[in-house]
Amino acid sequence: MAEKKTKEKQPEVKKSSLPVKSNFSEWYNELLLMGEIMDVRYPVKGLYVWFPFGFELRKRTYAIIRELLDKDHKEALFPLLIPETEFMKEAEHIKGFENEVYWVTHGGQNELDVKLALRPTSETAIYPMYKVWVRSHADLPIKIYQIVNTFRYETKHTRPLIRLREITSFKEAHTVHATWDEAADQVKEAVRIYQDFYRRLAIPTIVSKRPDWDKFPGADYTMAVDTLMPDARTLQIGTAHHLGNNFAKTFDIKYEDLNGEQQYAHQTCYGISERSIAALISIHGDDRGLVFPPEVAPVQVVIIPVLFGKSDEIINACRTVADKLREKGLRVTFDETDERPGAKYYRWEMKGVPLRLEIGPRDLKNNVATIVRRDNGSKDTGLLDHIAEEVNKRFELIRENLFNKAQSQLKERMHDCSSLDQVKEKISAGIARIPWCGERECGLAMEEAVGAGILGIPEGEPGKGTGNCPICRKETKNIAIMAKTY
RNA sequence: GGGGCCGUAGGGUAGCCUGGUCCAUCCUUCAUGCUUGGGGUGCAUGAGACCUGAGUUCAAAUCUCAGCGGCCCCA
Repeated sequence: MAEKKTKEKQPEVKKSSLPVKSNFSEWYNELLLMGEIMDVRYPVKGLYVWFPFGFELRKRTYAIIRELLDKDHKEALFPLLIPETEFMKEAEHIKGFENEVYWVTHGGQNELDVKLALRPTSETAIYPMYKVWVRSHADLPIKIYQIVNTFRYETKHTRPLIRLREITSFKEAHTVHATWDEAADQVKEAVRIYQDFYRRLAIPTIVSKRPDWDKFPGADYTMAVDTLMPDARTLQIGTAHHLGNNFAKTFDIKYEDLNGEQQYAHQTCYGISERSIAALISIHGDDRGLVFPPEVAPVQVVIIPVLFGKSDEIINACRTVADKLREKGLRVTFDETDERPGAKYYRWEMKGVPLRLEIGPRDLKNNVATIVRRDNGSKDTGLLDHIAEEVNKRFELIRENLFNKAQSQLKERMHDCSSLDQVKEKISAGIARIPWCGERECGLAMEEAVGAGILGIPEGEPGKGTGNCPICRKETKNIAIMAKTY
């Protein structure tokens, strides 16, 4: 007895340990591997491998983007390689990217006459074609998107899904319109689509207009969608740019208007990348591993049999339930492996499966399954006769709970500040709100003083208030948000 | 842009300071068999590693340099 007690005092040894989420950086890296999202061991800096499980998550997530865009966009595909002659046309654009472009300089042993850039983004691949395609006002608007890989020679710290040398999943849309105002409406529409998208992923966002010095190279202005990561840094997870007629002028994209006059077109572009998945994983995940909203979960329901001795009855009941759920279009795994139930619980919790059904002798006697929610751990039972309804009902609750939890966490970590010292203090805990007159000089001085970026003046409530600009002391109704950024 | 730390089986580690004891420790994982089964079952047997290159040395996981890769902090 005494012996046993000393044994129990030993600290519980975790089998395979995921670092706690409060240690975000390690947690994130380890989770990508243990959750089989990405293999970070590829031997080139900044390049990573999608595991099949992660790739399925990507597929389900991007299916939502496609669904939202396909309502009035067309999907197309442009080449990866861009000739230097096209790439170099737009001066500001080049300046923004020249230090991070990969160049193809050789074909076999021969040096190329015209070097080819691996697209860092596709404006200069697409717009030479738009010049050819756009002739008349009747051709407009054009709304095209593609989902492709892009390359950027990042020299700073690369991170899987967040800062990559090969962005594998860049969804970029490029639209052409007759007027500046129409293009501005399209930017609004793009932001609306992105908010719908992130709402479906249960990710709360903040939309703001980027300060002038932080806009897309070559754009009139940039709208950005940000979210807040667990380590109190913000992640830019979507942007929409109003390109005015800047690119139209350099690429000579013109249309003939109703009066027979040649006019430069107005353009927008907007993008989302696998950062959306970084946000999904980081915001919902917990100390036990991944947590997914049912809509994108690669496995939505796992069924675990609890066996004692002869077990045919239970196995058959599990199979019946699995079939029933699959008939309703649900993604179900029946875990028949020869492990103990407990081991299976841990495994599938790591993989983020929204619902676990346990079926054992006790359940079968009552004609129920024990149902456990991944998002909050709650455990109850549901009648086997109505199992699909029981599952769907809980999916709805999970969806809501994930969003509400994330939303309130975001709110809690937005701090109202009235001085730069206060901003400095609060910024390690989240996002700081501070009055800003909107002047470039003041903004840059604020960034300098705090050592963090101004994201912009957010749309809606967070951007409203009154106070004095901390630099020029002018009274203003604009509230800017500042944060450490990825 | 600046600084620091690190690289040993699939994952996590001991050994490195003070070179030889190392055909490299322990946990996990994986394979096979039995056992077990409502929160990581137990036993047996087996598999698997010193980042790459150069240098110092009789001798390098261990010391030096370079490359590649990873992590952290500051601007």
